[in-house]
Amino acid sequence: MASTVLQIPLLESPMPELPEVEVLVQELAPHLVGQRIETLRCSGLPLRRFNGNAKALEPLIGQRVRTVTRRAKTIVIGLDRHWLLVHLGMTGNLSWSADRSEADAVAHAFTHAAVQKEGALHRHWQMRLTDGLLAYVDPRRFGDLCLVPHAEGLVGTNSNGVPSDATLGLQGLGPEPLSAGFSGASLHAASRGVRQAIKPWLMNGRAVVGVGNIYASEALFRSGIHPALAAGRLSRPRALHLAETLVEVLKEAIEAGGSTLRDYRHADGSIGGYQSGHLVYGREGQPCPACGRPLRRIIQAQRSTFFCAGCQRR
DNA sequence: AAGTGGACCTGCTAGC
DNA sequence: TGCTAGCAGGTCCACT
Repeated sequence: MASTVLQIPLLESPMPELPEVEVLVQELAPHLVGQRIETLRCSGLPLRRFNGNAKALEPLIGQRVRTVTRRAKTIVIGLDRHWLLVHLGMTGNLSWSADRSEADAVAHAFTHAAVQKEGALHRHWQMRLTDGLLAYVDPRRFGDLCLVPHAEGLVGTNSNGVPSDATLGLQGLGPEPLSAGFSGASLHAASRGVRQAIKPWLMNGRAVVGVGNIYASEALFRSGIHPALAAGRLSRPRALHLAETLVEVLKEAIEAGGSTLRDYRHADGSIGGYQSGHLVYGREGQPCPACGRPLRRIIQAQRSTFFCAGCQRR
């Protein structure tokens, strides 16, 4: 029997930043919506806040999946009576196996000894749905899982089926970069009075969500903005340019992430993705693609930043 | 209040 | 060959 297996290729893939999460949601949604959770298992190892105890997830049994969406990098699975929030952290990965016999075999192999034997180490929870198995694998356990009950009498979603941030306990997040709520004007307004360097500021999620270490470096390079520029000194024209560039970089990555998943589904072993499209990230010492000067790496807020001292100005 | 830096975690790699 | 140290990074939280 042919099986359908969806997942972001583990470890070889780019970090699960917003584009990877977006692609995963798009791919998972049609498979999960309408299915009922039948059983679930946990490894017993804690994630960031989830204690690893399957008991905490037992209320989910019997509930049907209504929606699969995301807010920033958090995957939001809408069920009959709960929201299930899944964060992939750095190395998290959600996979869907639609082959029932394969799903049963994997479920059987979930005990720790068997997991090691089957090479499926780091599988922290899994749910058997009507027609397959949803599994979460995360070697570094930076990811998380959270169950939020629907508020009394409130299924609470907007027209896209996305609940409010307050409903999900995700207050304080900025606008989605690919939404109408984000623009050069909003970015410029948010940056007023900020003394923090623009690169870590972009990553803090208040002016815009979903910009991780990789895309922050890439967008600043393409915008010609020095990563150490104080955010509050960003001129309005440069803010407009940066916002456009951020959207461009993320859209390109979503497109590339999609092709990565399709490659993976064909199981041909090829892993492309946006990684090959990085102009500066991970390229310390290599020539700048624009001017040829060696690219530099500095540490900002304990994170590597890659940039060109010739092309990027304060 | 804003900003900084430590902690979490483990696979991988460079260096000895 | 085998060991150790350092690095990677999203998010939370304590501290300055």
